[in-house]
Amino acid sequence: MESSHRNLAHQVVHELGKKILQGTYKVGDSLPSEADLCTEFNISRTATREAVKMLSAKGLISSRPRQGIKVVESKHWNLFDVDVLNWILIGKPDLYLLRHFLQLRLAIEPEAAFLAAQYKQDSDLVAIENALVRMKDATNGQDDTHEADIEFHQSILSASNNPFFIQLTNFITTALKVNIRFTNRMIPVTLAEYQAHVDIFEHIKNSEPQAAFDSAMVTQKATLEIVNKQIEALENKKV
Amino acid sequence: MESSHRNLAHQVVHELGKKILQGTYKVGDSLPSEADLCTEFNISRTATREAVKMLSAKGLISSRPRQGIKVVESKHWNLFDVDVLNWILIGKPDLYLLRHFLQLRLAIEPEAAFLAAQYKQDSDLVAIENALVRMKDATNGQDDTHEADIEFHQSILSASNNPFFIQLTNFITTALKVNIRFTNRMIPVTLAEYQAHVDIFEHIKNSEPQAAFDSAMVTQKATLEIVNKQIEALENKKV
DNA sequence: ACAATAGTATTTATAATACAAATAAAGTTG
DNA sequence: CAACTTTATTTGTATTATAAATACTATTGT
Repeated sequence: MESSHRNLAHQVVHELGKKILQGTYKVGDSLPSEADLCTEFNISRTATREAVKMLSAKGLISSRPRQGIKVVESKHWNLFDVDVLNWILIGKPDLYLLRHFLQLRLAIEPEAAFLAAQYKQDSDLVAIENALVRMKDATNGQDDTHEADIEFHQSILSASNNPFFIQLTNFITTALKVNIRFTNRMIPVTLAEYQAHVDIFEHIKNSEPQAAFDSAMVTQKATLEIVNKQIEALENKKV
Repeated sequence: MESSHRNLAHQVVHELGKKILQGTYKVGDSLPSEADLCTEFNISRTATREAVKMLSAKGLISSRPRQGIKVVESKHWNLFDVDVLNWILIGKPDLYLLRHFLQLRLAIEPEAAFLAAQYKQDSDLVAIENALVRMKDATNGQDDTHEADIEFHQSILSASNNPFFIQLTNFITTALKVNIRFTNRMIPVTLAEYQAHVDIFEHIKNSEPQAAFDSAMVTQKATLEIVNKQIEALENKKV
């Protein structure tokens, strides 16, 4: 039990959550009973039960007398929960998962840009511009590429001033991390990519919702197309 | 403590969750300490702590020694959690919340239709068509309007075959319920509305992603426009 | 006066134990 | 063999005790 978590219950949540998302415990599987978890982790029932309750609150497991603790259908999992997203990241994401992430990003981010152009505050513009500066620095190797990129996307969601879009920050962040893992480029962002981001910012700043939407859309579509082609190639090779 | 919940801890979760989403406990506020919650609900510390853990797993509260139990910033709330969405519904949703729901629906549903047209299975088409039949019956008053409508939207998300879109079923369902509450029409769906849904289905069935997207988009845009106008009118009246 | 330090009190964290309630599975009966 | 009863297992709840974390208070030295 490694990890830097606040307390025992949280550590157990983390361990079990990881195993569920990795597929060590599959949908329908039973987890060890409370008693067994106690001995496995060498903790009291109090801590064990609190962990079980937290995981059930995240929609991963059910826990009922005599039936035990079971992994529930994945449609019940709170996939937009920060922890769950991190556990997804710990498991080995494949190309199909990357595509699923990109498909939802394609839905979310252009519309977020649209809303940002409509409802942004001055402070939102400052935040987006800060991220852009960091990205420009990154092209010169003076800042971290990925962090700046993530910050840019986050600041646009924030500028939508819609709580639901803002809550999706976790999702988008994880999606970007998965993306990074696959492209695996340690190189700085290209100027072309930087310019695409600047375009989106300008449209938001100038209150041009549709233009902001379109700019965000083309970038996303292009990325998704690449992955679709990769999957196609992979499937042809297999057959 | 009314409600038909499984056990004490869940009842407390429900009571406190409602109060947080209603604003009885506001962001930054302290909830009663564990000891006080025990006496307030007349239950043991075990049950109380389990409830607190569940709420913190849903991102609503933090609980730390000496600092007590506090409502955290709303950006940490898991707004896509089934329970949280239901608590939103219990509180009195206003026009602004309705708009927020519609804005995200506008992002999600057209893209879901797009994906459904690409990735649907035969069983998905059956499910969508079933919902359509129920809607047609509803126009004749032979079935429940709203249930059929909800089922239609759910079946399209399901047909996207993307787990993230599928997990958003809870969100869309709640959004539809909020919408129903505001339009408050107990009348059957109109034929025009029914036809719009049929169009989407046909495009999905014929594997026409862009057409499915566009059909879904126009409907959503129209609904959002109406609400935007309502809010505008409301704000002009106030000033 | 005040900054650094040490002490205190409050609140959550964990453990251990006991019993209650739910329920799946086995056994019994008509 | 179907309906019912019993039993065993597992989670649910309560209680008590102690540990750990930390906000607050008091002290101390300059």
